[in-house]
Amino acid sequence: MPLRAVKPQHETRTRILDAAEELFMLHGFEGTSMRLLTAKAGVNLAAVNYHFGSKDALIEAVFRRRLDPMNAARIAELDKLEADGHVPSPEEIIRAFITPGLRLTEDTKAGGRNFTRLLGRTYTEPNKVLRQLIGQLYAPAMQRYKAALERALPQMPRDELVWRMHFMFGTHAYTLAATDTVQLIAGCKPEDRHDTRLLEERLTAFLTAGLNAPLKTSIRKAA
Amino acid sequence: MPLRAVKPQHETRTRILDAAEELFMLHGFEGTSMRLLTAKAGVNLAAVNYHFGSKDALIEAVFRRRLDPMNAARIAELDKLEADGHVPSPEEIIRAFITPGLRLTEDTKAGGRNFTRLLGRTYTEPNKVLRQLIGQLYAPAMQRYKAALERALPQMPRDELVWRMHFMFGTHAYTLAATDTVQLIAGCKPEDRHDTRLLEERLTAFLTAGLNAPLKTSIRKAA
DNA sequence: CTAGCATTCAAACGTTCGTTTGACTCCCCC
DNA sequence: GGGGGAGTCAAACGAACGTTTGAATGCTAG
Repeated sequence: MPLRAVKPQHETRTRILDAAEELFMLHGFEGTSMRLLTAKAGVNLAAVNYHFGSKDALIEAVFRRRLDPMNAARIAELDKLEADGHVPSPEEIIRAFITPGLRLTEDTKAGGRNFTRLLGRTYTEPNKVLRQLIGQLYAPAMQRYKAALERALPQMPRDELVWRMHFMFGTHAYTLAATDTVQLIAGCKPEDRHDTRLLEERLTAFLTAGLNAPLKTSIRKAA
Repeated sequence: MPLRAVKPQHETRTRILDAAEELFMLHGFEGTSMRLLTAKAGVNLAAVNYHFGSKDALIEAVFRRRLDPMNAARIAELDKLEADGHVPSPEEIIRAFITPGLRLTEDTKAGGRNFTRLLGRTYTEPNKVLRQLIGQLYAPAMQRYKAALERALPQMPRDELVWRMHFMFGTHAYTLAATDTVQLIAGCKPEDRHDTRLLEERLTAFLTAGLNAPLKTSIRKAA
């Protein structure tokens, strides 16, 4: 029987994943030791290798747990927007993309906040296998959104669109990862740091304007 | 006499800093061992502790070497723009800010490219002492640019400006760090990846449009 | 009740980590 | 031309790393 009926099914796994999420975010992968991790999770040192096989496999599990549903939500949002042959606007598309990520930011209790910061930090990590995994988990959603934007902005050159998506992706990633940097700019801590709704409005306005930036004729192959 | 006349003054230091730049970028701080680092630099294992005192002090030296001149260049650019009481436009200010960073990107030979990627990765690193150092090194330039933008956009609310600067900073950082992510979006590698001039135009257009995004009345304290 | 399986546990494995040591080399200056 | 400081070197330090082991535990099915 593959199913365990009543008991705390895989509670140890969950506690390991939660602790890993937070500690990887705080100290990186190499900077997080199995001893610290298992201590934080309140499980035995050997539990990670028993349940996941190795530290590397644990890292992959951490990302799959959150990224699979998140990108599925993104695709579902786009499906909804494109129902009945409707062609969604750039702003609608942008909002559909950033919402699932921002939603995780609100989830301070179940550790979603930890994951978004971990994710933002991972985008800039050149570790080969990790990049490959991230790319693989993102590819389907990314293709769908690229196609949607191409349909919404038929007059924009393809390579320009690719770069603007890159910028948007970066802004979004950075926003998830490092909300604290506002302090550096502001010189003090802003009061509305965790007002997700307001942040979504600000970010959508910024990204929509950037995506729709005028196409200067100077943007050509000629340097 | 404090000066050493002719010989390869502090060549060992330089080789350590160059190797550290590349390896920290590739594997992070905790992921880079002193043995690998000194081997790559072609120096003795004890050299780092002799010349810098510790691994942590080496990290700080790596950032100071590049960041001090870079932010000095940013301030100098702004000085030039504001000469004779001229009030620079948002686009001029943005260009002045991003140019020094992008210029380093071109410098593949002397390792500047390595540093920009390292820098982008560090922005999202929550390591306490490192964030403090970065903040301290950036603070003067950041205040100047904030003041310049406030003068250029007097009608924009302060907190909205802070967030838009945050977004701009993030886009810039991400662009420096992870130019390879375009491949994920494009599905193939774009040909003009290292055309810095073109990248500057694209980035400036995107950021200027984002900064000047219309101020919706819905952006208020009310959630 | 008991055989069998999944899980937990303390202890130890060999390896690698950042740092320190003390002898050695080189070159400048008196 | 010999004393001295700066720099390099091989070797070793204790600590911490990821992983493995084999016995102990608790639960379920027969």
